[in-house]
Amino acid sequence: MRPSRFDHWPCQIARSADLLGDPWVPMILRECTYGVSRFDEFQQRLSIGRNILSTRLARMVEQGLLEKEPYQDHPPRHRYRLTAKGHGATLILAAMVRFGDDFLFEQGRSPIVLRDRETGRRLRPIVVDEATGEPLDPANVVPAAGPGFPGGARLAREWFQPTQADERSSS
Amino acid sequence: MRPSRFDHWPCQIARSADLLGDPWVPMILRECTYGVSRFDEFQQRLSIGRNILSTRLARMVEQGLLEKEPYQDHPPRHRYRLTAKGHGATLILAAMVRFGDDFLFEQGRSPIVLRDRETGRRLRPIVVDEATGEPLDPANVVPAAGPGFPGGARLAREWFQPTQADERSSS
DNA sequence: CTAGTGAGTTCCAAGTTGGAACTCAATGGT
DNA sequence: ACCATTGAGTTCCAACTTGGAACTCACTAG
Repeated sequence: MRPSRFDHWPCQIARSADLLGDPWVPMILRECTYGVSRFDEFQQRLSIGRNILSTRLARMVEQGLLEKEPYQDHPPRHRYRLTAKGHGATLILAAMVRFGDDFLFEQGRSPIVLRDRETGRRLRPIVVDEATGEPLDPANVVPAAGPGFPGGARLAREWFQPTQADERSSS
Repeated sequence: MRPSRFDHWPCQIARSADLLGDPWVPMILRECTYGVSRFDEFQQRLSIGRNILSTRLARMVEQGLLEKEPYQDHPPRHRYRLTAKGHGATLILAAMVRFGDDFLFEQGRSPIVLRDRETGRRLRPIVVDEATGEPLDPANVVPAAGPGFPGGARLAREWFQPTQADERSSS
């Protein structure tokens, strides 16, 4: 059957995963941050099949991550550029870079670093709590029902307290 | 043909995308943070096919995101739990939550919020630069060759300066 | 002796992937 | 005028993946 879609699940993670849940999409976004914008350039740099690239770009445009902008008429040509939403998604890529630094490559052997485009200063992404500036401690962060959670409080309680309350039952 | 693998590309984004580049994987990680750990519980909460779940869990164990731990012998039973690496990956989920807040749901209508497990305080994830604490401005962040970039400086320069230097050519 | 639970495996039709070849339109030599 | 090239795709097809349903196996509870 067709792969499941997640774009209507009431969950930011599900919907983001629906957008980025194909490895080519982060790759294309990465290329965009370098300034790549033309079909053949994507195709050659990523060694992606032209048909695959074609469907991916179309989907990303439809989803609002990229926009397709003509830059010349007579041989009709266009470029693909990041939208604000697409730029927003690159922060997820930044989190991936950090994850890679921490868990996928040896200390100091990362192939890529992030830099400030203007000053060239190295940037080390880290996910913190906006209010306190404290780094999030993954083991201590739990999703909970938010204002847009469908179905009311009882459902929320059921959903977020799986049958096994075997670990922490207080409160 | 089989989907391309990215787990040997010299790039943190590519390798992370290889791990998370299937929407089920973020979903399973999300469930783990709620405390879900048993096969059937994943299966029912996500409505994922048992065969798919089976292969995903096995792959995630192999990749070191989860560990499979027996918790009883006689009917042999086990649970799946996040490893340190798995917990690290949840920071990417936190970035997805933020992206969803900013671009996928109306202000104040997000289905999910993150909370401190102990205090219950709401946490708003944001990606900042570790050194300055300044939020990353996506439009101003560019990937560049890092210490582990293969192939030396000339290759790096070629790679990170696509043919079109049409936008910013200084420095 | 029957029903139920946990944890999978097997089966299969329908859908997706990716490499190669093909199209089309316009421009650049020669 | 003719041929090659570039940009941007489409078309084709065999191999592989997905997911729903049914099946297995090992115990436990009634």
